[in-house]
Amino acid sequence: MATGVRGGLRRDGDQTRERLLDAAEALFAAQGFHGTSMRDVAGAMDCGIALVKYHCGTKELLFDAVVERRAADMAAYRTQALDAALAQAGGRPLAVEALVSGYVWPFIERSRAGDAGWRNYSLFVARHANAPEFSKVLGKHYDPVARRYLAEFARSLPALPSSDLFYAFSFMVGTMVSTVAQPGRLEQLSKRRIRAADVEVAFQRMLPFLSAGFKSLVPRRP
Amino acid sequence: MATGVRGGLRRDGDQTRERLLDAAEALFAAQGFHGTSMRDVAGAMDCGIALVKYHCGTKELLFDAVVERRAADMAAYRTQALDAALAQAGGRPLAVEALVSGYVWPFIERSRAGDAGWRNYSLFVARHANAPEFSKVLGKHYDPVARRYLAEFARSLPALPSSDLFYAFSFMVGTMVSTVAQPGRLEQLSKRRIRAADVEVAFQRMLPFLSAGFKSLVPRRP
DNA sequence: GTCTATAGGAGGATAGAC
DNA sequence: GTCTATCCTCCTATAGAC
Repeated sequence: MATGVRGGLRRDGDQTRERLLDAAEALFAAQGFHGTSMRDVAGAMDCGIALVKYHCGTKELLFDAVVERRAADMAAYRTQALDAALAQAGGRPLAVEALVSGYVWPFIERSRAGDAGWRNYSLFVARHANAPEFSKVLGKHYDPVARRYLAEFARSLPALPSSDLFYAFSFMVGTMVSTVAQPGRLEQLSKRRIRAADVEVAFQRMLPFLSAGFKSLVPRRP
Repeated sequence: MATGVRGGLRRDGDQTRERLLDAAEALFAAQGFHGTSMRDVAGAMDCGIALVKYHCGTKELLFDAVVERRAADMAAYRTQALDAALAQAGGRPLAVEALVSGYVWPFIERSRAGDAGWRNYSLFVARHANAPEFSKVLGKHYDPVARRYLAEFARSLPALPSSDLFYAFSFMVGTMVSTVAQPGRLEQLSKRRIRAADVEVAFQRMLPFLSAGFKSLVPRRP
C-alpha cells in the first residue's frame, strides 16, 4: 500500500482501522447489530460516518470484519491447546476433559482476563450467536476448528454415535456462550446470593458438567 | 370495557390485540427487536401504525406484552409438571431427570408441536435471551418458576452447594435455549450429515446430558 | 487518509377524523 | 375501535473537496 512521503504526522490507516473495529465491537456488544447505527460508531471514534465507510464499506462488512479479526486468534488458541495436548499424549486419544477445556477455556479466559476488546468481543458473540442470520457468519469463521475438535471427540469416544456427538457439541457451545453473555443474570436469579459471577468460577463448574454430559451419551456395554 | 351498541360487524378489540401480538412475535423472532420496526408490525397486520400503538403503546411495551402472553402459559405447564411429579412421588425428592425434564420439556415441546405462534415464540426467546436488556424482561416473567425448580433441585441434591446449583441451572437454560434457536445450525456444522434437526431428538440427548451434568457437581463422599 | 454536505428514505410518535 | 396524515428524528449511502 504505497503510502505518501509527506511529513511524519500522517495517521496510519491500519491503526485507524483497528480503532474503528474496537469501537464497532464495543457498540455491537452493548446494543446489538441492529441497535447500533453507523453514526454511533462514527461518534464513538469522534469522526464522520464517511470514514467508517471508507475503511469497512457497508455495515454488514463491518460486522464481518469484527468477527474475522478475533476469530483468527481464537482459532489459533484452540488449535494450539489441542496440538499441545495431543503432543503430550503422544497422539493417543485425549480425555474428554482435555477436549472440553481446549475448546471452551480460550473463549472463557479471554472474556475475563483479556483486554477490553476481548471482553467486548465475548459479549458480541454471545449476543448474536442465537440469531440465524449472524450465526451464519460466525459459523463461517468458527466451524473449521470446531470440526477438528469434533474429530478428536469421536476418537476419544468411539462408541458415541456421531449424530449424538454433534448434539453434545452444540450443547457445549450453547452453555459456553450463554455463560459469557450475562454477568448479571445469575445475580438476578439468585437474588444476590451469588455476587460478581466470575466466569472463571463458572468454568470450574462447566468443565465437569459438560464432560459428564458427553460421557452420559455413550451407550452402555451390555 | 363498555363497547358500543352498533351493529354486530364491529371487530373485537381483544381479537385484534391477539393478532397484533402474533404479528409482533413472528417479526421479533425473525428479525429481532431492533431489526423490526413498528411499520413492519403494522404492515404484517395490514393496518396503520396508529392501531399498533393504540393497543400496546410503545415498542418496548409491545415486546413485554409478547413475553407476558406466553410466559404465563409456560409457567403453568412447568408448574403442573412439577406438581404432578411431586404428587406421584408422595412429596419425596424427585429424580434429577424429572426436574430437568419438567423444566426443559415444555419449552422444547412447544417449539415443535405447538402452533406457529409457539414456534415463533421459541425463536423469539432464543434470540433475545443473551442480550442483557431483554433478558431482564424475560427474567421478570420466568424467574418465579425457576426459583421453585431451584428449590426442588436443592432438595434432590442436598450435597450440592447452592452456588453450584445456580451455575448448573444456568447451563441448563443456556443449552435449552440455544438448541431451539437454530434448526439449521447443526446441519451447517455437520455438513448435512445431520438433517432436519428435530428438537425432540435433541431433547432425548439433552435429558441425560444435563442430568449427568448436575450430578457431576455433587461432591464425592470420601 | 480525512472530512463536509447532502441525498433519499425509514424510524417512532402524535393529533384528530370517522 | 379504526384509520389517515403528518412531524421530526435518525438512518445508510454517496459525491467530492481538502
